[in-house]
Amino acid sequence: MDAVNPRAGRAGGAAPVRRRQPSATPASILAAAGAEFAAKGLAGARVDQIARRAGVNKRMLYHYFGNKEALWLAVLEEAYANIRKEERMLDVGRLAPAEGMRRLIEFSIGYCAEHPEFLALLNSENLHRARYLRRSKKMRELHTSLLQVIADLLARGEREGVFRAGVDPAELYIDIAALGFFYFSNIHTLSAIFDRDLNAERARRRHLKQAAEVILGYLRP
Amino acid sequence: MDAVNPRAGRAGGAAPVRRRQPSATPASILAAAGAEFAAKGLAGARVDQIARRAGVNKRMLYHYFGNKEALWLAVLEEAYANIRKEERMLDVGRLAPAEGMRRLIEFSIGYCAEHPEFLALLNSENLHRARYLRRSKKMRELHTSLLQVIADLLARGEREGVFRAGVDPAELYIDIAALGFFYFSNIHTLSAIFDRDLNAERARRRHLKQAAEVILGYLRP
Amino acid sequence: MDAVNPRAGRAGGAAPVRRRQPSATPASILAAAGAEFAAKGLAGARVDQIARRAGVNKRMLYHYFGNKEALWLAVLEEAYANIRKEERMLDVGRLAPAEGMRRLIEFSIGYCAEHPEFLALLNSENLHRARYLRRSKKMRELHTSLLQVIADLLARGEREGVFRAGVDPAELYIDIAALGFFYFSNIHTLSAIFDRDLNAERARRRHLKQAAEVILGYLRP
Amino acid sequence: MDAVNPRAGRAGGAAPVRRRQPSATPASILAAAGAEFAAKGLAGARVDQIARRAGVNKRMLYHYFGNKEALWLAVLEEAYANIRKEERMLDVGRLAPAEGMRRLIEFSIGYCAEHPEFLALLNSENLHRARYLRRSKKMRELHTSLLQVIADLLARGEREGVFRAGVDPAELYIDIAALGFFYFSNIHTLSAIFDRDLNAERARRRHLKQAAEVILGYLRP
DNA sequence: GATGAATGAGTGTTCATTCAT
DNA sequence: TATGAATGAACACTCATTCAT
Repeated sequence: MDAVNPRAGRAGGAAPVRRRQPSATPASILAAAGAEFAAKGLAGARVDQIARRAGVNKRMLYHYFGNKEALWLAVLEEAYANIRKEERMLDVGRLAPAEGMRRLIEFSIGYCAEHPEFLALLNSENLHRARYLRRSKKMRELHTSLLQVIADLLARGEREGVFRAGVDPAELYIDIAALGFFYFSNIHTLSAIFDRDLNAERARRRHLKQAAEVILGYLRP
Repeated sequence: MDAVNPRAGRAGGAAPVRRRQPSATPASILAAAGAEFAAKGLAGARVDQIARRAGVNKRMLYHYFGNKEALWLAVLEEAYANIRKEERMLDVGRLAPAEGMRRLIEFSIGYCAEHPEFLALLNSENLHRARYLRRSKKMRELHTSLLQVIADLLARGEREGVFRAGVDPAELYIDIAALGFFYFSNIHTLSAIFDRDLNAERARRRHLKQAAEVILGYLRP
Repeated sequence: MDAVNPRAGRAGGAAPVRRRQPSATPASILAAAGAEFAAKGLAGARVDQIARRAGVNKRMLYHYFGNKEALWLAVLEEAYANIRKEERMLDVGRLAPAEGMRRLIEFSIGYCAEHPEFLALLNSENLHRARYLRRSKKMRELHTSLLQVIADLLARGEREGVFRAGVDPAELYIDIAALGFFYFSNIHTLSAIFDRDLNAERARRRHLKQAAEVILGYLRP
Repeated sequence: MDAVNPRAGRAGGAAPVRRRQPSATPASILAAAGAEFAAKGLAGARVDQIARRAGVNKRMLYHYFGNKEALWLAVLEEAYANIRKEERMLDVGRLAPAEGMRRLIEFSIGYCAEHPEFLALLNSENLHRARYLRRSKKMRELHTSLLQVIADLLARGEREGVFRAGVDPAELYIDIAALGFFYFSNIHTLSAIFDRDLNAERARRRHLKQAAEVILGYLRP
């Protein structure tokens, strides 16, 4: 995490031997901050509470991350890095186009179901009009590969005659993400207004099935 | 908004010449609060700022709404009432099933495009796990008619052989909403990571077109 | 109550017939204020709450009494007037000295037991160093008769050889009042630190008995 | 005061030269709060004013004591601890019963005369029906020894034939306290209604003399 | 690297009081 | 006589941040 300045410079060097353990401090701060920010948003989260949850002195938080907003960005970057890492591990490039696409859809929806903190963080960042994310340099490069993978899938599918032509990778990704993201991000208000439990296993499974059908149906030539 | 009780009873009477005018105060508080809450969330919004923006004494806010959280709920209820009211005005019941559905999709996406405050409010409320919305009694009734309209469309379409059978109205509504909501709600982060301007007229039009195709394609028998 | 200005002037006159009922408003304000002030003190009492408890518009309170502090004084004056009135009704002048004295003691203690609001008001007024009471003109005259009664009792008792000589009436009154006032005024803290219920019937009776003995024993020649 | 936890643990250690001095902050807050609370009561006292008077940042008050009410209790506990400590120092156990009792009476009255803040605090706490005091654990134990001392005095006096039998220690203590407490606690209203200066040296001396006589006379067999 | 004390600007909320009718 | 709306100053309390060690 390059937000963690003091360690950044040392990263590559051979560490002196007499270092008191690698200090899990920054990592635990990041974890605590992730949970707090996801639960309360940037404005609602309390620096005190993050420090307490991380089990470190509040001062450390400033030492490692500078201030609350920088910590927010660090949390955000880590969250994006995590999902993209898991996504890469799907290795859909080795699968048949239709199967790869289905896998991508299922992963996307599954990730939303299992990582509500990620959704909450993104929503909060959008509330701020991506002010913090835009400062980040690692973001763009993190996502070009994602688009590349989808473009490859589409191209292969088109060549093999299983996918229609003329589909924009980013636009497709957005539609896929939308189906999972919205369902789980808005699950509380939706459950309230429709008076049904969308978190129930049955409801989730039905949604996953329909979403896949919606997208794959659209892709068929 | 019936949250503003004190004046409710008098509304209809033949008032003496403008005696104590109907007081635009609660309405202007609600408008100001809507803007502030949408921009900053519940925790980030400042009561002082809302009062200033509404051009009223801060005390009035408590006089009419009780406290910040009750004001939040009032804003939320009004936001929902607004979209449902416009939705009802579509009168899709009088249109052919496919046309009605298309109109519903276009409205849904258009509303998200034109009412980013609504999206922001819902996201914030979901951050709070719908804590406030769940207290509201008017919510459920507000949405049963919506489901009824969709169910009617689906039934008619099925009877006429233009829609597939077995589609759940709520689940379909969620998918429709998802496509518009996610695109515009996450437009800032998406634009950042994909490095393109999703707010551009061309991008928006393309999204609308694809979304309609995605849903209508799925509905075809 | 001369704090109630609008009616003061009219008091003696033949009231016009067409007066809409005598309006219990000031009296009910006074009663409500008495209860609130006794329970919370001057600073702790809320004008809103007094008005609500009295069942009148808050504005009326200002109409009749001017402001919170004037209302406080009115309550205080009424409270003093009440105890002195009951005291006069004892008519100890007609009793034998020892009996009259015993009756005075028992009344004093009994009144404290039955009127905790009175004790609370006096304590609060002392917190303010009698700032409000000192403004009152009716106070002095209200109490000279009390001292006169005690002086008479003492003089008669001394003449009859049942009381010692040289006792100051005011000082004696203070000692009598002290025994009842302190016990009931401090009953909560005393019960807490001594871990016993001083409000129990047995405890109260024992205190009354001992207090009478203490004073009457002292008065014996 | 153990309400001030954070520093408690370090107290005994051999501190490096004046490293972060023992911080007079909590003590000065307590002193300032004592004065403010005594003068205005719990509701009337202002946190801002306490902080200003203590010469510390208002935030420190919350750092050390939590909130206004907890500070109130801390003040109360300290006040009680002070009087009990001085009382213990009288060491009446070593004196002859009559002399010990006289000393106790004189101390009790003298303390009331010299510590009007103590009286004011107790009155305010009684206004709250001892709500805060009852939470305190140190209170009971603080007062059992007091009762023990009085019981010893009474027993010795009875054995030596100078005190009557059957006197309850707590009840006697209450009567003793009453005479001093009431006189000085109500000195402002009493001076007002009787139109004489009870604070004058002569009046005070007379009261002390009479009070001692009242109690000691009662105790005589 | 690590700590607890300290800060000033602000946070939502409440107050006694007055205005317009 | 009576009312509900309106006010501004203050209220207890909290915030992210920095200081001294």
